[in-house]
Amino acid sequence: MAEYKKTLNLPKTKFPMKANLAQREPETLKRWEQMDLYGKLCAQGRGRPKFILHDGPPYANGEIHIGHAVNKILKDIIVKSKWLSGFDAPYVPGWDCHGLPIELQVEKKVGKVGRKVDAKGFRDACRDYAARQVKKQSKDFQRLGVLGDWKDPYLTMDYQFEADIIRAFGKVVSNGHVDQGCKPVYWCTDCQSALAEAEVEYADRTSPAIDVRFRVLEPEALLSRCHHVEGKTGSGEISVVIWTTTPWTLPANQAVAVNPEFEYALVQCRQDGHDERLLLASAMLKDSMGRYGIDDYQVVAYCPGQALEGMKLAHPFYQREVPVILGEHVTQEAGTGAVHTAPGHGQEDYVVGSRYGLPVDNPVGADGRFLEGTELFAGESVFTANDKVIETLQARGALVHHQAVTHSYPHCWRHKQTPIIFRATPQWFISMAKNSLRQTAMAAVDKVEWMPDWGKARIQGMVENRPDWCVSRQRTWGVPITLFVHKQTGALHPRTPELVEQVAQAVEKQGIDAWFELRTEDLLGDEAADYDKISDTLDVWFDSGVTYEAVLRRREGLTFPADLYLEGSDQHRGWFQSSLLTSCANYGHAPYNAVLTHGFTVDKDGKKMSKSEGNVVAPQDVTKTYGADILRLWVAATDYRTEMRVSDEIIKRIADAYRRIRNTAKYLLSNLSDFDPQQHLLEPGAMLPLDRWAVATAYRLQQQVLAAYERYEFHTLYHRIHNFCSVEMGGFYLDIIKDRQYTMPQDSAGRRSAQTAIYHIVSAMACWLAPVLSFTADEIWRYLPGERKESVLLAEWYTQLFDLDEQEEMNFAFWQQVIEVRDAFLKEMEKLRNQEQAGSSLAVDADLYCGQEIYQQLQKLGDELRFILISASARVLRDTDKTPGAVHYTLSTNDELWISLRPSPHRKCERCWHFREDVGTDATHPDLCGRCVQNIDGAGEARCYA
RNA sequence: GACCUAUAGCUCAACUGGUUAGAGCAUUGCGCUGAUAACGCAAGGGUUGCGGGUUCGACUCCCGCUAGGUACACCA
Repeated sequence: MAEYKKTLNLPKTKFPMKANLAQREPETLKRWEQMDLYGKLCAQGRGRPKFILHDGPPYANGEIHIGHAVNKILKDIIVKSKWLSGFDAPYVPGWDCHGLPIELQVEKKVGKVGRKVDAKGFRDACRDYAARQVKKQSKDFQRLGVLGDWKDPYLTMDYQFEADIIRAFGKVVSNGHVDQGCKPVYWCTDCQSALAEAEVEYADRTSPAIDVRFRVLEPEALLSRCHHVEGKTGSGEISVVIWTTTPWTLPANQAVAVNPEFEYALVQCRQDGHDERLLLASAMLKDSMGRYGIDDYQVVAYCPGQALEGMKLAHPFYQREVPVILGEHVTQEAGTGAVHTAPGHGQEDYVVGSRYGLPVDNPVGADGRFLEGTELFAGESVFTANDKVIETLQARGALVHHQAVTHSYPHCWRHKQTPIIFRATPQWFISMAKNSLRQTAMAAVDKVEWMPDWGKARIQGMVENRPDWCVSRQRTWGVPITLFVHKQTGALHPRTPELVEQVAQAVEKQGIDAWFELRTEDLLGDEAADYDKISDTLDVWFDSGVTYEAVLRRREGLTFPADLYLEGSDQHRGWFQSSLLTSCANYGHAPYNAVLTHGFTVDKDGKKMSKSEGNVVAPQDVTKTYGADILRLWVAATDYRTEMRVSDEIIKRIADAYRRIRNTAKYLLSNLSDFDPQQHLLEPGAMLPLDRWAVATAYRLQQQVLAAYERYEFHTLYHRIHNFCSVEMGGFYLDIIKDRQYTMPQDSAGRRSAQTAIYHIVSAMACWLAPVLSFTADEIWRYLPGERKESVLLAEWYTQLFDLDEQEEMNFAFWQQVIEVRDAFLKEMEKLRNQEQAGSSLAVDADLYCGQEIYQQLQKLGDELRFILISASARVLRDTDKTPGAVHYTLSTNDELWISLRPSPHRKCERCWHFREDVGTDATHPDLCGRCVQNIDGAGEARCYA
């Protein structure tokens, strides 16, 4: 009996069930590299419509983490799907190479500039360090299967790139957007440099909160402006009380601000036997007195804030008069309603101070210590100075109250622990107001497509409110601000655009050292004596903010603006904005047509990943244990618009899903071992209706898959494909066609029909999977019979699928009903199994008693319904003849059906395993059914439908 | 204070508010042994984060709370 097995056409393939991705993927990568896959794609893309996804540069420092992987894989999925959609979609990856983090790393090795190394040597070391980081990260990105121009990525430290940054900045200057000013900027005392908004992080910090007296110098003048309570004036000194959490800024105090709209109260206090009068906002009175622990007080007069303007006060510890000024920024949320104002140490103070022409005094040095000559505090660090200021106030009788307060305070994002101070220094700014940059940017934002749409509101809010962009840094490893300013007037050199271009050309040849080594007279000749050469570097956010300039506008085959920028949602304040501002300044529009953002990666409980929590999932680990395709599938399966959860379990589930998809592909391929599309492919019209249904189902799925790629909704596409493998294929179609595949003559129409369907389906499927499971899809592709391109990534979506017409007798609705009938049959089967009356359904006879409509439908299949049920027999009968034991089912179409099953009384055919009455009727094959006899010795059976 | 998120153990559905909230995976039981470190069938599993409200009707709209995430802020 075993001999009949040889007469079957069993599945056969070398396509391995076990993926072994960790080993196989690197081999595939090697092959792609050898065949120059990316080069071939570009060559073949010539003349096609463009799709340009511009890569945001990761910082060239450290190992890539899961967030990097998510970002690059999402980009890769999009780019590949665009190639498959017939676009020319070149992808140029890049790195951000200048800046402080690299300096810090290099300092650890070679020390600070000026000690063991000079600036030039230090920059060389930085360049070297960055190059090594890029190399390492590049390798890791490529290992993930990300396809792009890895041979020629963009680096912001390339000479050409550095020159383009200089040119771009020169253009921003020429367009009149740049200001030099002495404004308070975020300052890190560890970096000893100004910071950008993007370099500031907020964290809780405990600070001393103090209330301080500012003595009123002309009490009579004040009293004359007040409304007195019952003619009282009280007695004792009069002081305005301010509240502050930064005592160290008091040396720079230039004024006290009050809100013109508030009412202020003059309060008579008696403490320790002496009288005094305090002036503070009426609304803050109760809280403040409570804080001071003063119960014995009485309001003697009221005064509108407006009337206090110009009053003279004594600085609490310096011999200095400071005025009362008015400011809308004074609130009643905390404090006393009177605000100590130090224009050198705060943005608001600076703004209101400049209205009154107050000096912008900054007694604090770059290292955070008070400058030589600062009375009382010279040499003291501002943070330790707090105590000293408080002591001084105490000694002078100016301290009303002192307590500790915990509040959110800005810190340096590199140094984490280092609190930032506001410090007025001469800096360069891209002004938001000049030449209406803010309005231009707002208008540009409006024209861009933001996905998800709340991204628009977010960036609008930021652009609307952001201060001028401080672009100068006092660092070594950065692109220089290549300007000359007049020593007396501070004006830019009149030939600035020309000079910038000359410098850019030099930098193009020698890198940024060209500027640092340049002597002023080299460029300015006789004028040199009148000009200062700026030694500041540019904020690295400016570097990355002009990547479109050095990449999109510089390289052939790319377009500006880009079709898409895609980064994490944190880049609304970072790259999206820096790119927007420079582009608006120089071109008047955004550098991108659409912006897509993804969320952050969190652990299984939605918590942030951190080393201390031990919940970090490293992409390298996943790749090593499961393979890059598993990581890629996880990215695709997860809705990236919000937080993306990863954990071992989640990855394991994804690996399970992967195996299902892979095994489906394997099974499809295994049924094509003897199929040559050139010879055996059938026309749609020649195929069996069930096979046409299968192709049409794939056709409809493909429409959904393509739509999902189009909308960047990869998780829906993943679910659909996986469902297709499990439900339509595994649970229905593939199970049914086994009989035909195995038992019919090899070259019979029935068998070739199913193979045609399988061929179409697996060909299409390889394409669906290619952007996500690039390695696996490529592998499937190589096992497909017939002529084809070298890699699935060079292909376009499969075009040979077709739909099923509504007019067909066996249309989708028909097959839907058949599936429901089959589901009902399977439920009855299960009962039989539970009663131990049956195992295989091939040993069961089925009687289906049908209502009128469904009877006619099922009749269409004739005897072939049994192949769909995979039963020994299937009789379609009238419900009027139903037996008492038949079980009732109602279909979704409201058709009614009664099913009765019983074990077949007949023998099992040794070949096809069906239990048939005609087993043994042929003397030469006593163990076979009539059908099998025909299939072996005769012309073969005829199949019409399934 | 602002914005986003919260649906079975996991990943996702549920159109503009409309029957009993759906899939797949996982789990459990069963079958098959011609996809076998596979395949098929079936079953259990949800107070849609919590509490209010609007409505004939709420996963869906409104308010509050909780948890988590993110970006920001002139808290002096």
